[in-house]
Amino acid sequence: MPAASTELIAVIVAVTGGDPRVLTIADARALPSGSFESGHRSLQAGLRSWVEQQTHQPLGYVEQLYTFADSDRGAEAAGRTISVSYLGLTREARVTGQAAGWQSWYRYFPWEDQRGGTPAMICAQIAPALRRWAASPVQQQRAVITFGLDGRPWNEELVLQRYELLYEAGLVEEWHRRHAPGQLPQSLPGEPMAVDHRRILATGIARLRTKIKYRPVFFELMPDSFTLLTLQQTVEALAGRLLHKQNFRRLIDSQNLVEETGAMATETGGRPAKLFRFRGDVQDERAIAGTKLPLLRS
Amino acid sequence: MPAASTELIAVIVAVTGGDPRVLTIADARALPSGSFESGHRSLQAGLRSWVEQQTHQPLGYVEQLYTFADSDRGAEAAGRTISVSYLGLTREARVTGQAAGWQSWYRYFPWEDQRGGTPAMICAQIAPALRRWAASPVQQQRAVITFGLDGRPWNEELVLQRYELLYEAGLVEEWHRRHAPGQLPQSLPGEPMAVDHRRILATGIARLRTKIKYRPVFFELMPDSFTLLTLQQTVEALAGRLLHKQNFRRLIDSQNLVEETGAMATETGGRPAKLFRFRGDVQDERAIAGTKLPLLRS
DNA sequence: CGAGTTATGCTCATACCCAGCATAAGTGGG
DNA sequence: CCCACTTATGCTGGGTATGAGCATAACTCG
Repeated sequence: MPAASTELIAVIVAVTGGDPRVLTIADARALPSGSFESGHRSLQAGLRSWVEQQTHQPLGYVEQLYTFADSDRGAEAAGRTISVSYLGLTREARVTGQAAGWQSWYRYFPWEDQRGGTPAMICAQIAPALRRWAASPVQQQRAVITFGLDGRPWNEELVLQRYELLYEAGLVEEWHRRHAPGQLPQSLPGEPMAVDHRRILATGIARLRTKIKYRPVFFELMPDSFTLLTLQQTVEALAGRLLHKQNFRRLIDSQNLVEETGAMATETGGRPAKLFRFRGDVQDERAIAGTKLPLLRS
Repeated sequence: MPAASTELIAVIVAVTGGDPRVLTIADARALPSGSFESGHRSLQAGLRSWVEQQTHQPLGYVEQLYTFADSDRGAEAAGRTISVSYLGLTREARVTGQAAGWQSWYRYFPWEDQRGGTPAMICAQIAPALRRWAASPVQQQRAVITFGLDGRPWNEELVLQRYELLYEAGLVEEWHRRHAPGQLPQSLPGEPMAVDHRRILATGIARLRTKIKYRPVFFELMPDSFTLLTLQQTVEALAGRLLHKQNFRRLIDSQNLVEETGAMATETGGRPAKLFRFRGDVQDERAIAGTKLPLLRS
């Protein structure tokens, strides 16, 4: 029975000032992580303990993301490493220790921020490089669909697919580290991270962008009271695209998720906005939602 | 750096004759499983190898389900076990070895089959027991919502929540094994499984019931050609509830997933039905779907 | 006071989903 | 051959959700 060490890796997300942030260590080069030890009551408890030890950031909601053990991860000499990754949501606090800090996640994935329209780098840099790389029509098609080229719609959920495509095409530094060490092209898109942390971050972003559509996860990201515009901007930061204001409001209040606090926000720059808070009692009822099959009554 | 052994556990699903089946070993008491070994190229490869070795059932689509390491799992003396579970879909083949076989999953979760209306056992057995157990209004509420009592709608996705509620209420044998060994009430609902395999199965069913609503997973479960009724019955088997026939058909062909083979099925008992096959070329296009945010054009 | 900014209410067309009606095309029994 | 029964398939009519915009209200700043 060969034993393997188990590693815990955290993608901790906050939204501050309209920017989606991820908690990092090692001068923005790595995600908080540590090994699963016998003192840990559970995987999740071990993860919380490592994050708090490395960054002193308190955690709220945490869910499991994915477990990796592929042999393309670091040294495989003395037993392999299993990596269990988690996604967590919080509000940003001051962090300390181990060169810890909060980074905009678009630093690692600049092409994912489509709030100001399609980033220039996609047309100028990524699309041409992908077309040069794509040998078969199938690969062409894959590039066109995942990046929404040729006028196709942008699908913000395909974060991981886009990263993997860039990886296979040799357009991220992580690929060169493994397959062509030494020679590194200048100006590859997005900052790299240690080992496969950037891939794990992509997995986390994708999960969050999917989840936000059917479950009100922004709960954990918002302060106690907020305006609807702030809430909208938080969602926009995560989704990487802009939303229709009036329809967003209708959506929110049709869900009955929030209630007015009675107070108003005055520093809006325009008409003062009502302040809202989340209704505490909605947790369970949420569970009832969700269906897309043509069900039958009886 | 404490090492732990890693275990792979498989929830392999097929649908045969309108029955959702799960692949088991040990005379229907356990799921196929084995330890992750250095010879395995990846977690998934290890899993496939164990399943084929233990049951000789060929596998198709496989995806990761969840990773467990909670200390409520078996012996925690000499190093802990990490369990990585997978969900797989196939067509049922003849299996052999290790007391392997296919079981209807409703054998383990009889309350989950609502195709013939709410099973009598819910009103007769489960609901009263839960009401007796529920101490606080919160617990009452939880029981009422997860089991759709008091006329509330049944949500077929809450498979895991229902199992966990029954567990906490001491209404499944697995709870008694851990917390009150020796004395076992008669007639607890559903057959038990080894260790926490029934919980893992619940996780798999829940995942499948969720997934079937936004991705055409039944691909792997169907023979090469089939009638629309057979397809509908397959979905009904998984969802545990009946669907509106005409609307189901409209849904299917609006998705452009299938095409007519030209042939007809004659043994329907009524008017002969057209036979269909899945269109092979639809894979990528699927990716574009899925959104529920009020997006903006520009 | 006017320009600029944000908040908020409402409308309208469209797409999609629920539920059922109606008809077609087989089977088996008298 | 006719009838009762079963399954297949087409279509309609009402509801609800969604996309896109118009219009107005209530502030700040110069």
